Amino acid sequence: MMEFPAKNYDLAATLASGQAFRWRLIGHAWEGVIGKHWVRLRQEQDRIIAQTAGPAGNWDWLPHYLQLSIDLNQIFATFPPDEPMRRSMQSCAGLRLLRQEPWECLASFICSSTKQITQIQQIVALLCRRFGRPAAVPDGHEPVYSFPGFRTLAEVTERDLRECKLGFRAPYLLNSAKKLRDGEINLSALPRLSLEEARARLMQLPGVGLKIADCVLLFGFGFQQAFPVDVWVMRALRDLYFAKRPVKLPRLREFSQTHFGPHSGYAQQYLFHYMRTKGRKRGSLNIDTGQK
DNA sequence: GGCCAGGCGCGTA
DNA sequence: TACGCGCATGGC
Repeated sequence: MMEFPAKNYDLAATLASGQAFRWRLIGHAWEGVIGKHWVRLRQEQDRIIAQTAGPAGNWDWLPHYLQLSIDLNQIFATFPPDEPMRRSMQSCAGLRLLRQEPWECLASFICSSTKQITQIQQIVALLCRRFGRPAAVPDGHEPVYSFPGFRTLAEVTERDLRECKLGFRAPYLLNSAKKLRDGEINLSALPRLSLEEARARLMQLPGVGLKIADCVLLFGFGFQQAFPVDVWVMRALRDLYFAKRPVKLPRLREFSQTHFGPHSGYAQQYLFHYMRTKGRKRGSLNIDTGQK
């Protein structure tokens, strides 16, 4: 058990905002797996209480994953002072970008194309149950598994992956895992590259286009100006900045690169969350809480 | 029951 | 360069 100060942090919005797919709300606590650690998180005012079942080591992995030391106000100060951003920030103040393990993030988003978030959660759960390693859990808790590494997945068959509901994405994930295993792409080299170079590397992987590459760059590597544009963000830009005119995707991408400043990826996540939750009652988000 | 989902790759003009 | 289409599967 460990406590971390967490001012201006909305744990629920952060874990349920479609960045990561392994979190479930059980009662008032969020349960998930970070690396090899099963962990239960609970927020109480300005702190987050964390519990593991096995040895937690020095705990450094948790504040890093949750990005606890980020000063949100400094980031907000760089956002354009317009009405859409104001409304988005108001809808989920305290939403953070996580810092996920790059391969897990990449593999999860390869599974994400034309899938709803609940289905991505199911696919990821199946992959972990079938190919991951068991993590230490409390007595009597159902078993939980780590996310399988690319060396493990490179050895499975397309059929194995289709049984995990990957559908046409199965060969994408399999062949991406093989390319990493064979050293054709080295994820650990990406942080030293520019955004454009790192993006180009990722897009050499099958099933990874501009959108998925930007998700990985933002959620797995922390490139602050990666700006993934999916259908929700496209709607946000069209509705909020272009008066619902039928603006084409390349024009929206160009706008996103110039309008939102040095932390545009953060702005993107606020717009995404705002579009997906507005009009819904608070607490009725069976869309992405992971609740069964 | 039809539309849509945190898209991508490929063929065609 | 710019469309248009097929691809699996399941939520709503």
